[in-house]
This record gives sequence, C-alpha cells and structure tokens, in this order.
Amino acid sequence: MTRPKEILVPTTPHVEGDEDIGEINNIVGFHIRLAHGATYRHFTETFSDLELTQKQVSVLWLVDDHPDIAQTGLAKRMRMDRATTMAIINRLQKRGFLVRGKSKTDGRKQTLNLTDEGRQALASAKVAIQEHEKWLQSRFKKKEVEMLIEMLSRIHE
Amino acid sequence: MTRPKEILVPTTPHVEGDEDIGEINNIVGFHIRLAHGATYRHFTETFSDLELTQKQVSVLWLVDDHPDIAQTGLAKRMRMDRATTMAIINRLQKRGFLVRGKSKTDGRKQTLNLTDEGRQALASAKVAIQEHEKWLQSRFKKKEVEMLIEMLSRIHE
DNA sequence: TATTGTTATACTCTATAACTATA
DNA sequence: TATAGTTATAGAGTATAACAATA
Repeated sequence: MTRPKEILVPTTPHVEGDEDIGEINNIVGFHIRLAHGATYRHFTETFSDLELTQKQVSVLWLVDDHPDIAQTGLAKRMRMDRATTMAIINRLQKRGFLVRGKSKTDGRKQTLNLTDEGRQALASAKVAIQEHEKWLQSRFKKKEVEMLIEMLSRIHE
Repeated sequence: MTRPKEILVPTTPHVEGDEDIGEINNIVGFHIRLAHGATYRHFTETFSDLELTQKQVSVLWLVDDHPDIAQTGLAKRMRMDRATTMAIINRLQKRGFLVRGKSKTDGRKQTLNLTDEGRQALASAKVAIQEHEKWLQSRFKKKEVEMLIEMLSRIHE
C-alpha cells in the first residue's frame, strides 16, 4: 500500500507525519449518508398511508412534468440505471398509476404517462411532500435552503 | 383532502390561488437523494476492489474509534435500527473483520472490537475514502465544506 | 454499431415482529 | 417493565449481464 501524497482538507489539525485522514465526522460522505437516512425515514413515516416511496413519487412527478417521456429520459433525470428504472416503473404500472405507450418517432422507445389514478396519487403525494419538506426546511433560513440545494446540485450534476 | 394552510418557502413565484408546491427541483429532499445516489455510486466504484460498502466502512471506523462499543451504541451513532445493525455486523464478522465479546458490566450487552484483519481493512478503506472524499470535496471551497457538513448535521442530528 | 427496453439474478439496506436473556 | 441481542421475514433500491428489437 503506497502512502498517499496529498491529503485534502484535513479539517482537524495534523501532527507532522500523521497519515490518518482524521475523524469520521469530517467526512462529507458520512454526513450525506446520515442526512439521507434521516430524510428517508421521515419520508417513510409521512408516506405510510400513501404507500409510496421517494423514488416512486419522484417518478410520478417527473412523468407528470414530462408527458411521453421515455424510460431512458427518466433514468437520466433520476440518475438511475435502466434496469433500476424498469423495476420502479413496473411497480407503478402494476398499481395502475402509469401506462406504457409506443413512441411514434422511435420504435425502440416507449412513452410513459400517468393515469387518472396516478395523477390523483401524485396530488396526494404533493400534499405529503409539502409536510415532509416543512420538516426538512424548518432547520434552515430561506437563503440557506437555496445554498444547500445549490451545493447538493454540484454533487449530483 | 384539505387544502394546506401554509406553503413554506416557495422559491418559485406563485400565482394567486396556486396550490401547487412548485417544481421538483426546489424540493430539498429530491436533491439529498440525488446527491446521496451520486456519492453512493462513486463510493462503490472506488471500493470495488476492497468489496466494502459505505455502511461497512463506517462501522469499522466507529468500532475502531470506540473499542468495546455495544451494538446499540453503534446503532445510535449510525442512526440505524437494531436489526439493521445486526445484519451489517454479521457480514463483517463472517469476513473476520470484527469479533463479538461479552460486556463485563452488563450481561445483556456485547462488546465489538476489530480484529487485526479488520484494522488492516480499515486502513485500506481510509486510503480509498481519501480518494473518494477528494472527488466529493473538489466541488467546494474549504469554507463551503464546513458549511455543507454543518447543514447536513442539522438534518440528521 | 449503438440505443432502448426487457428479463434474470444477486446483494445491500431497511424495517417490523416476535422471541430470549438480562437489568 | 425496559433494554440488548437475535432471528425470520419482506420490500425496495441498486447493479450486472445477456438478449431482442430498432436506429
């Protein structure tokens, strides 16, 4: 194992010759995971009646915003694999929330659209999302929310 | 379905009487999930040789920092369920990275400690984490990293 | 050749419920 | 009663690989 040449942003003071990368609390990835976990749990509680997951709501929302979107288009926006996208689409289709169609311009592609039931589910979901976001955003000032979104975007864009 | 009374932080201009909560891109939770996904994927690539997940590394790290820690102590620090913690511990034990012992002060509790193999795995993991964090933190100035961690902490604490 | 959708497969994370042992 | 660990179970997300149809 070769010794790393560069140690980036050691937010804790380092003793000369110290090759430790510091405390786990200074690891950004650690906090992203914890924050995601906390958000996930609160979301699940908020949505226990609706029985919709974060992913499923996001997909419904995006399909509603982009009628006739193809699965690959969805996959790109969600930063997901094709196979992963399929799994989620299948579940939503089974519950009658969306329908697959055939693209007129490209025989390989399919179109995705919400059913009336899907639109209704999305409307309920948006009410719950609002509550969920209130829980989340209550920790921040308006400016901070913008900053947080901007910083997170730098990671996933 | 009752109409929500309060609409918190609508970062897009709202038409009078508009009950829509806005664009999905203004939802903090959406960005947390995307950022987590991106981080997760990069982590997985970085750790493909070591065959360790984020959770597993975090557990190794925390056990190393807190010798004789009990599973519930670990669960608290990781914001995890007892059963979820068990599953992860079991995998790490099977690979010989940590050992369970008996607490001398409380018969119900067990102690967790790394084996030499576990310490070696952690050392390798920390090198990879460094690379991973470099990828992550390269998007930010040092001050921004601190801010991001502080804001994420408000969510999971 | 590349893209899109599909299927099969497998692993991790997550949570709930019920059980045992100990405090 | 409450806490700690355990086991069984189940669902969701993630990814890889291989295949068919189309561009």
